[in-house]
Amino acid sequence: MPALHWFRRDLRICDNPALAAAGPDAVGVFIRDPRLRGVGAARTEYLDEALRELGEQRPLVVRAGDPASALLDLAAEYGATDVYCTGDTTPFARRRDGEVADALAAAGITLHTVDTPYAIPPGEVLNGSGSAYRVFTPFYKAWLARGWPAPADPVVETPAVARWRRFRDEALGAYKRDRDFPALAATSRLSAALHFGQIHPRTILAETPDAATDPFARQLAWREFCADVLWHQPQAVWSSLDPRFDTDMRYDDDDAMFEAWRQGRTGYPFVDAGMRQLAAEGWMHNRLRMVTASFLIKDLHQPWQRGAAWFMQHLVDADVANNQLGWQWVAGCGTDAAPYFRIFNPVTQGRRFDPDGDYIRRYVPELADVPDPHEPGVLAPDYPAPVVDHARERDEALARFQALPAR
DNA sequence: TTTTGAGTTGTTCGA
DNA sequence: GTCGAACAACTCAAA
Repeated sequence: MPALHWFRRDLRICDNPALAAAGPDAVGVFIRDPRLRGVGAARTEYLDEALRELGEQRPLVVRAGDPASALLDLAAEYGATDVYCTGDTTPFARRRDGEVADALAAAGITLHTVDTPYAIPPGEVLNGSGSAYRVFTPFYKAWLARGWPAPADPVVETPAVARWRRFRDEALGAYKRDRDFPALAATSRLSAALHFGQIHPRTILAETPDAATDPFARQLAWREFCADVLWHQPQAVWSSLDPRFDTDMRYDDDDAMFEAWRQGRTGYPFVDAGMRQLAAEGWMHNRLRMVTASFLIKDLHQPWQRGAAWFMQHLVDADVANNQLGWQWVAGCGTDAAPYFRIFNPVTQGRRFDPDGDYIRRYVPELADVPDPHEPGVLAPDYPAPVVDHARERDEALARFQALPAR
């Protein structure tokens, strides 16, 4: 009798310990879950393509509906008594998998969870007192010291693996220097492939020379840190880790301002370019994720949750751990004691990281012929004037921060 | 228990 | 233009 392998965020056939444990005759299944709301078309389309690719490599049964009922049906069809899957550690997935395991167990079927989408499973890197790290750098050191397993078997060059290897060969050397310049193709663009497990981080780490000091590997450690924080504090999906930000901070909820931000019509060209890249491509350069998030929070004084929800709906790589923790970091309510005065200046950021304005012109065509597209003002007839004055709103953000009660 | 050093990605001001 | 200091006070992690 074959076992089932329930694919979720491990859409690959090599270096997949759960799939291997399911055995050579395992029936691979993917179940579209209609409860998964909040992610948008870009991610769904990416998933469709990933499933198509996977289906070319091995037979794949795709169903839709409640995972527990679908798995019970499939187990009956194939006479399976064991279901294997790679663990997923988000709060939603943990709850779902618990319910599925119970439902299967009631029918005499065992759900086996093997491996995770991380080099080190969330929850396993602990400090000297046996508790979770809340600051990145000590986590990173401990994560490096603990080390990670090598890939379980050789990795076939799927499109995701080929993308990684091309990035490694052609761009990894310049990554540290170029990664913050959004007009350049200097980043790996592997975020969605990592999210869906088309490539596992241990593959990347195994194929990275000097991973312990490599700046790209360090970014992978950030991904692991976010997952670890969320593992220990699942409420961080929608609650500020510093509760004062949900109970005492004064926010604005001006819908027109939020709309200007969403549409990329704030009158701050660097911000608008980022938001329009998101709308056009379902992806935004990380530098712009920080700049646009800072603008919504610190210039428009809106709660981070509102922006995080928008990002989740539009990012092809929408990942609840990376996204929510990243927003909390910008908001200053996250785990690290970020200085409250860290407020991105959208003009300075643009001048520093897009000095020639190429990125701005690519996504804000109204400014294609403007000599200096950085300075907000009346730049073009069909481009909006700045919706706020940054210097003034910076002071306002500082005042609201200082009005918070002491912790 | 107490102490000490450090804390992703920043900005502004003044020398 | 460049550079260093200042920007709260706090929390974390380890000694």
